Amino acid sequence: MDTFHFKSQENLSLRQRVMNDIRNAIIQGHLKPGDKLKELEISQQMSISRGPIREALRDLEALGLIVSSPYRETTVAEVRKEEVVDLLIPIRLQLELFALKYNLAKRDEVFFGNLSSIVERMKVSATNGDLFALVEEDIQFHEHILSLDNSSYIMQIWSGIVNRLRMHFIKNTSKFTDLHKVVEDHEALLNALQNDSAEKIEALWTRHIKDEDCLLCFDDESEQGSD
Amino acid sequence: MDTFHFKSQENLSLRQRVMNDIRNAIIQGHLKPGDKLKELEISQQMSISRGPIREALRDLEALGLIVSSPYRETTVAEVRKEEVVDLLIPIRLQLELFALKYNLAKRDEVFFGNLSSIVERMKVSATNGDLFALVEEDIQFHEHILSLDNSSYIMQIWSGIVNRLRMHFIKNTSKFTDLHKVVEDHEALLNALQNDSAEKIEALWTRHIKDEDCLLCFDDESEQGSD
DNA sequence: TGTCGATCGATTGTTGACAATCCTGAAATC
DNA sequence: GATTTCAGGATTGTCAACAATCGATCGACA
Repeated sequence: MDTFHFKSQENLSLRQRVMNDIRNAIIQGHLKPGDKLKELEISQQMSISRGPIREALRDLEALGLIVSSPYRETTVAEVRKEEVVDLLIPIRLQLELFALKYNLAKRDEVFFGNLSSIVERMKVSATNGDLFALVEEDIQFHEHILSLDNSSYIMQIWSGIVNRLRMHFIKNTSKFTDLHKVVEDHEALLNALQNDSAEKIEALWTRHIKDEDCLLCFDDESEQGSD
Repeated sequence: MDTFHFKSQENLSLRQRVMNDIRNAIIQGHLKPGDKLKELEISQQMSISRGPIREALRDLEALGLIVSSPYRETTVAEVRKEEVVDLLIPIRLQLELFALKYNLAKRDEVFFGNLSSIVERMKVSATNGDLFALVEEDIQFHEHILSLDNSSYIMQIWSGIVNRLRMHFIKNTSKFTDLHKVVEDHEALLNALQNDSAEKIEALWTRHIKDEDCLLCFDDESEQGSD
């Protein structure tokens, strides 16, 4: 069993720590779209100077989690549903298909073992009804696919997308109910990876991502912003 | 070491100016993949402090133009050809199809007029054999499509992609010869936008982007890295 | 002579102060 | 009473100094 513990922020740079903290606050819903982020306030809250905070804000801006303009306040970004459905998800699909296509040889036993243990944890989370944990494990599953390809640039694009997906998800948690289907889907993916042809995998993957992400993209009942 | 001097960006913040300067140096080939970027050196060269430079470097890192690790030197990023062909270009296609799909109503006369004038300039550049200008106009054409959708996030993804495409292009300029075909292609695109159905436009667009970007992605003769 | 470890210079990370800009709101004018 | 102007505070942008870390060089020791 392997555990991904990403704690020990002690040895990270301040910039990284600030960045993670704010990022978490956003994707966990403590900071909502439109909320203001003031450098001085954050710096006092964390007892550090404004320098690292400014750099962390640049990072977050690059991730698409916040927006800022010169000499004006910086705020948490909005996420549009159409953007998620018709842009982020197709791009996400491209990323994963790319990683699958070019790293066939790297799918070894260790790799499958890791995926398998992630799925096991998903089962536990689903049984416990722990939606948040399940989502994180879902993300880990797909991130593990991407990590096959040793490209920091791919992980960079992925970060931006997945964070925005999380932001969108935060708004729709209540309707996300069929937890066990998520687990079954990923079991099927894992099984296909081990047994099926590239074409079948690609087809299954495509269907899964459109399907799965639809779970995160319910029609939020009345949110019909006409523009 | 060659020195570059840039035009007046007087009203931009220093961070923006540094960012633009370095970005241009990279996509124009003055800085090549692997070259080191030292904060102190840049700050002395530009007669400013290291603060804005550090923030600009964060921006450039987010764009995928440079890479850095803590306390280590930061260098100009590498671009892999497979990444360009099988990832960046499909994503680019998704971006444009998205913008086209959701902004049908915004394609007014002004919009077509702008596209048309871009194409006119392309003709001039093609006739002059000015490859660099042609590429920039090509980019403007497609950027104009994306700007239909009023999303800063889309432009953000686009920036990262287009800069990396430019980096890749820099390596292959010599073989890029059929300038007038580029112009004709864009004329066809413009014509289709004005006259054809959404389906036909989508099909043409898809073909064009795969086609056009192939121009930028020649098999660089012997660069067969076996991995 | 080859390997290990300490020291030093180079580079990045962090800080607190100062400068530039924006926003608010009250006073002045019509 | 409504609009404009201009202070004052709040916030972001920039700077120069200091601290932490890395890499290379040089010397000690087997």
